[in-house]
Parts: sequence; structure tokens; C-alpha cells
Amino acid sequence: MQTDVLTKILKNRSINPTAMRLLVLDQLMNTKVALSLADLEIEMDQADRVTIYRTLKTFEENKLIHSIEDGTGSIKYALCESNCKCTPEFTHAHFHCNDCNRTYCLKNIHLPEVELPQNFKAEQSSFVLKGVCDFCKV
Amino acid sequence: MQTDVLTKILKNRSINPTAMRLLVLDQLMNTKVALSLADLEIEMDQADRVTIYRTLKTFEENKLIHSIEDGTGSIKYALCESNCKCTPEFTHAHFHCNDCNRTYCLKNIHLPEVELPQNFKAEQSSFVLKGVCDFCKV
DNA sequence: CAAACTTTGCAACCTGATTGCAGAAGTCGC
DNA sequence: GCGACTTCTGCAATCAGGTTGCAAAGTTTG
Repeated sequence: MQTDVLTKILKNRSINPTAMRLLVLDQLMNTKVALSLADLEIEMDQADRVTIYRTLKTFEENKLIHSIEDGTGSIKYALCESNCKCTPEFTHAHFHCNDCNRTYCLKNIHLPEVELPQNFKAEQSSFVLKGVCDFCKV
Repeated sequence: MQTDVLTKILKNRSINPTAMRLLVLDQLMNTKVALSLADLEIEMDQADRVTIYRTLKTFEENKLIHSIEDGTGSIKYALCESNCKCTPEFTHAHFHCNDCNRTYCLKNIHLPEVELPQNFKAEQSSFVLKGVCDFCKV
């Protein structure tokens, strides 16, 4: 993707557009699934693991990406919608394929409201479905 | 709790009732929240970490307990209902308190059915709410 | 009792996340 | 353009939690 487009995206979220960050953002934009630190490390083998790690943290703090714990032990990251504030209303479900290990954002599946026990107050929530994806079906 | 009751519970799930296992089961029965390996290790400081670990694996395989990934990085375990088969219909939501780090089973909150993209097939799912519990509310 | 199987405990390892620190790169005032 | 300052990057090291190998201890069975 063109650098100026990427640069603009970063600036919109008040992130300094360094070469490294543009690369990571490019990777994240070129995939439909959520990526782990290890995934990114493989894609960009010239880059240091820690730098990617810190880049992801920066992106997350600035709400450019959101993190997903899919139960595989490694955290996956995916781009937020452009207007995302990362509050519960913006949270969607995720699908993890047990076969290919890919994790998808189900952006149109919003999380259900549930009635909590008295005095419990929810601030975030996560809903992860696991099974077999389209790609891996028999 | 009386040993013979605990013994019966283990036998019902085809688990050999050893001293260690009775102890772990006792711990799990005496709490309303899900416990991590580390939690159990602290409660039972005479026991070896690995032994507790393997005890939990055994319990889980025999569907006496279920595991919960609450996003804290450590897996929590809680007793299943007596008739539980650990299939999706038996899965319930969980609540994790960001303050005291306790994880509760919301046994009466069943997981919503959702419409997945074509050819996606869900086998398990997890729904974790996070916030502040009754105990930690201001 | 002996052979066979199960359970336990210690040591070690693996994976993924995270921190400290120093050098490189970029920014600002002059 | 130059030095002071801030930000970013890369390497080394650490940490936490989970997991495995192996041998000793315990239990079961003939």
C-alpha cells in the first residue's frame, strides 16, 4: 500500500510514522485475519521481535488495533474499525480455527447484553468461537 | 468435606481417588471462584506444582472440571455441574474481576447462538466478561 | 512375594511476553 | 549546521506459566 496512505492512518491516531511502524501497519492491512507477534516476525524477518512487540503496544494504546486472546496462548492483533473507541459497544466476536490456527474478526457479530449478578459491573468482554473455518472444512 | 463423599465424586468420573486428588478436589469444592494452578499451589503448599498440574489435567479429561481462559495468562479451573458433558450446550459465561483477579462461573448465563459466516462451524466457545465484582465495588 | 501398572516429585525445558540499557535516528532552538 | 533533547530500535536478559522426562514411591494383581 502507498506510504502516504499508511502515514495518514498513523497520524490520525497520533502515532509517529516511522519506517518500522509503516511496515507493521502494512502487514496488518494486508491480511483478513488477526496476527500474532510471531506471525509478524515471520513475515518481516529483518525486524527485531521486540521492536514489533513495542510497535503493537503503541498501536494498541492508540486504539489503532485491538488484541484478541483466542486461547492458543499467543495474543493476536487486528485493525480496529476507523471510528473504533475500543469500548464494549465496539467489541465484536472472534472465530478461531482449530485447524489452521487463524483467528477472524466477526465484525458484524456484536456481543450480547447479559444480566450480571447484583453489583457486578462489566467493562470489557470477549467472545471467542472455536471450530473449523471455511478454508479448512473437509 | 468428608473423604467418602469426595471419593464417590471421583469414582463417578472414573478417577482413582488418591490422597492428592482428594485434596485438590476438596480445594475446588470449597471455593466459589475458579482457581489457577498457582492458586492451588499456594493453598496446598506441601504439594508439588507438577502433581497438581497433572491432577487438574486428569480432572479435566474426565470432565470433572472445566478450564477458563480469562485473559490473565493463567488458566483457571472450576468444577463442572454434576451432569456436565462439556459440550457447547453446557458452556456458560464467566466473569473476571480486574480488581481482585477472581474469576466466577456465571452458570445461568448460557452462550448465545450466533450466525457464523458460510461454512464456518463452531465446536467450542468462550464468553468472558471483565469488570468489577460485588466484592470489589467501591 | 514378584511383576506390572499408576502416581508422585524433582529437575529441566519451552514458549511467549516483557524489561533494561545503550546506540541510532529524528527534532528543535539557535 | 551544531549541540541538546526526545524518540525509536535492537540486542541481551529475565520472567511467568505450562509442559515433559525420568526415576522413585505406592498400589494392584496373580
